[in-house]
Amino acid sequence: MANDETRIQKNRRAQILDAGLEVFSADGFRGATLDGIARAAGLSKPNLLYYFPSKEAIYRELLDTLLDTWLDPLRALDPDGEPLEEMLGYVRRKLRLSRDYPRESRLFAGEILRGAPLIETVLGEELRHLVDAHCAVISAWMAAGRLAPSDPHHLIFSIWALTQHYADFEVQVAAVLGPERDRWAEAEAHLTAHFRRVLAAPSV
Amino acid sequence: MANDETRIQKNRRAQILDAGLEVFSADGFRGATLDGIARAAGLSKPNLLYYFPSKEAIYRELLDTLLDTWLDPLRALDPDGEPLEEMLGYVRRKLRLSRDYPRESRLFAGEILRGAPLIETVLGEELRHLVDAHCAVISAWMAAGRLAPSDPHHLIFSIWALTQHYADFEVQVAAVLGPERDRWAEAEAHLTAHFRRVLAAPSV
DNA sequence: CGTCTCTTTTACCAGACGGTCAAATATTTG
DNA sequence: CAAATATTTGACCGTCTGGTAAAAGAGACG
Repeated sequence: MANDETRIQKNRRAQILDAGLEVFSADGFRGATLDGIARAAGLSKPNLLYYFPSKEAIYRELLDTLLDTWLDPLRALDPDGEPLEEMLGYVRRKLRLSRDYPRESRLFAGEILRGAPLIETVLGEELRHLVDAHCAVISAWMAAGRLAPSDPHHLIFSIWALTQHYADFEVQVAAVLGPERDRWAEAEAHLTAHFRRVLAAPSV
Repeated sequence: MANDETRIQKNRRAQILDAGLEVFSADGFRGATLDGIARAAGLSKPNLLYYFPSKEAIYRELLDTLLDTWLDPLRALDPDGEPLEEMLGYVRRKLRLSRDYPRESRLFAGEILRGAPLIETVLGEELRHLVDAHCAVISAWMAAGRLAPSDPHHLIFSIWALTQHYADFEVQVAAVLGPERDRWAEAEAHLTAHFRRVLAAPSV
């Protein structure tokens, strides 16, 4: 029932969300304009507002769906796996997320930079609980001597910071490395070796 | 001659730059308004424009002075010092810069996030040469077996990413850690241990 | 005191921006 | 086909914003 219409609407909405992601990630919420998003989506501004009630509504929907996919790599941590490989796998998945979805990464970074006015509660509730849960797993691994001991929270921060850096600060990385080098391949090799050294249990 | 007037002007200009830093770092260039900066500076908007020709002029001056102080810790690397302590000292200086000047850190991060439209050339020239020079020093240390071998460029990226993360993503760090924990003290301890493990040469 | 310069304010402008409205045009449905 | 509905558009509005013009203070100096 009314499925054809729904499909048309879904297409348009997806089209608008993609345009919004493009513009919001490049210019930030305040820097982005409805005209710019409409142009990127190939629609007129009033037409765009026929599908979304406001500029903020587009932004909010982008943020909401983003948060889910953004935390997937962390959720994929397997408490029953081999600790070192699990952690290195997490690093690799997170880095590839930055490589394949740099717009999402920058959108998120911009929101946090501005003080996360729209997702403060999400950070303090959902994110915090999720991180705490996985920190418990990591702590257990460390206590069992299967990972080098350190503060699990700050360990996770270091993974976030290092992987997102390559997306969020891409122009800086590119400027310093020059155009010839393969940033992402080098990053994956470097981060793998880096975290292997940080995480590997001292003995055995 | 005319030094009194100059002193008054310098005070006003400093006042405006501080207000600009406050507002620009919180809202980004496009999000900041002249009225907001004027209010933060305790001046009227036309009075503000008596000292600076435009909004962009304030932003540019902030960026220029920022870049200098931001690279000071790197310049302080001593090629004749003890490698591990030199690198750990760099990490500590950089982290304290993030702690003591979070507004500057966020201003810079925002500019890079938006593609660094105003400082692209600086990144590709000055910054790149400075980094290359210090990478040569680090490479020499590694070749001499005094530091664990890795890619010096990515090693520097990792220091930047980890230290700036605590300033640029402060709301996220605070939300995850909760209000009681001393973020900065923990960060310094964690990063010191972290990089000691990454950098320490394997044998003796 | 009067003049000259430096500083500050009041009033204002032109353009951009988020959003609305009513009419026009497709599209579906009976 | 016609009626009903969904979609698109052009014209428009109030507000915000960067910036300007001109005149009113405020000291400095003779």
